[in-house]
Amino acid sequence: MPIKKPRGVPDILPGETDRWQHLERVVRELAHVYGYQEIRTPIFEFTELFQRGVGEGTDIVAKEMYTFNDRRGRSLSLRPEGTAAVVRAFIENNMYTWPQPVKLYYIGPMFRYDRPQAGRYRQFHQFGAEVFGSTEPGVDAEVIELLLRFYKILGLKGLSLEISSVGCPECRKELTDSLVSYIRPQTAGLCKDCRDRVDRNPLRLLDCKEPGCKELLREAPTPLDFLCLSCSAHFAALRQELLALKISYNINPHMVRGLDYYTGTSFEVILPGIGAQSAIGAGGRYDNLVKTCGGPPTPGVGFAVGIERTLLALEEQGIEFSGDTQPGVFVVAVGEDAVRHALRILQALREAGIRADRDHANRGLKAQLKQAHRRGVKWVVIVGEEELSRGTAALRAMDTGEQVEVNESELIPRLRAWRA
RNA sequence: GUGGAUGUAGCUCAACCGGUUAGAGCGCCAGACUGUGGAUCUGGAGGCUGUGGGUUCAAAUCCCAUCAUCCACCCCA
Repeated sequence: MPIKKPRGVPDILPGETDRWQHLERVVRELAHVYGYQEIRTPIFEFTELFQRGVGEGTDIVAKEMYTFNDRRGRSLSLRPEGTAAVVRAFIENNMYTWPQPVKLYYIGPMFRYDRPQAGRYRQFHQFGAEVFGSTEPGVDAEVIELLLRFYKILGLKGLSLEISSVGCPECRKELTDSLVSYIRPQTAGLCKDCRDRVDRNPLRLLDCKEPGCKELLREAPTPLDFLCLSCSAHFAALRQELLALKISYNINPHMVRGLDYYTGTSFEVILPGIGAQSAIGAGGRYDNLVKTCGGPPTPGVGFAVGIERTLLALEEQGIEFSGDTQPGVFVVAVGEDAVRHALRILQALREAGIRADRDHANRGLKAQLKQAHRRGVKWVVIVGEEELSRGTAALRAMDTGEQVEVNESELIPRLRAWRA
């Protein structure tokens, strides 16, 4: 029995990887344009980091982590998200002594033990950006602008930006009480999940999809109703900044974040049409996280983009990338001497940076040409006994079938000229 | 973790009510065409019907379990 891959961890095959590489190029180029530097953190950390950072009570930590002990019995976990690790690295490498703010981005795999479905996998990839050391609403706006610019460059259409503020811990205390006492008399009308939520996680009531619950909660108190003076001023300033940047948005008071570390600004980019999962990017402010993780009090704001979801959306919208990683030239040779000689030609082409390959199966001329055709190459260099004796090679254009005999010394210049 | 659908050749799918040797198209390899790809024709390889049990004279077909995939819930990117 051949060994199969574990559940929910797709192979990304040649052809698809072209799309990935394109997206990764966009990410890097864009991040650098906005002044962000790449950070690479390990894909596993001490479990405690996520327990403290993401929050012990969150579903992600409580039931979705890949956790294991190492040989000395220390508990490690595959990272379920990116921010906690970046925060850890920020503290551990004394980045609070760097010129502030520190602007970082990352791209890489994350792991969550979830049931897979459309747009959700056990190993998935995120691109994220984080800014440390500034509470300026302008920074929140910049991060949002970067996020939206990313989708725009890729050519995605029909997305909407939803923003809100979940407030600081002080704002939230009153909110929870108020929400619970608002809904308590009406619990009978809620769906069974929501009846659970009332005690377990009341904020979740706000974003239930059930029409009945939505109706009951329409007038319910939201985080926005309980913002303290400074949170409220910050949110107002953010809206001003977005206005100045001509970024349109919806205020969604019912937006709830699943990670404990969020404070104040929170936002989501929504795109229908990729299955039940419609959030393709989300983020917010986390002004207490650095301190929670043992660093000096340092504000932060950032986002994460789901790469698979973004690729899914691109596919859904019929947006293709031209992946050009295939050889453009195929070297064909018949006869023992010619084959030996052709190997040197192939080597020279490759040294010149021309993507070139050859038949590796000892096929006849005809079959080699067939291979070349199937591989989709543009040019075939043919060397047989005749060409060998004349010091030439036949150069054949596969699209038109035109073929010319050229001196070997001309081969590389001509291929270069044609390629351009 | 919960619920639903589905697993037959590399891919897309057939195979009646359980009944002989599980078929087709595409793809792959080769030949027709011993120095020329795509078109056409011909041939070939390729299957323990996801896996393990059970029922039956007989299982791709019915039952159970398990694994995987897809979809949805929970949750999230």
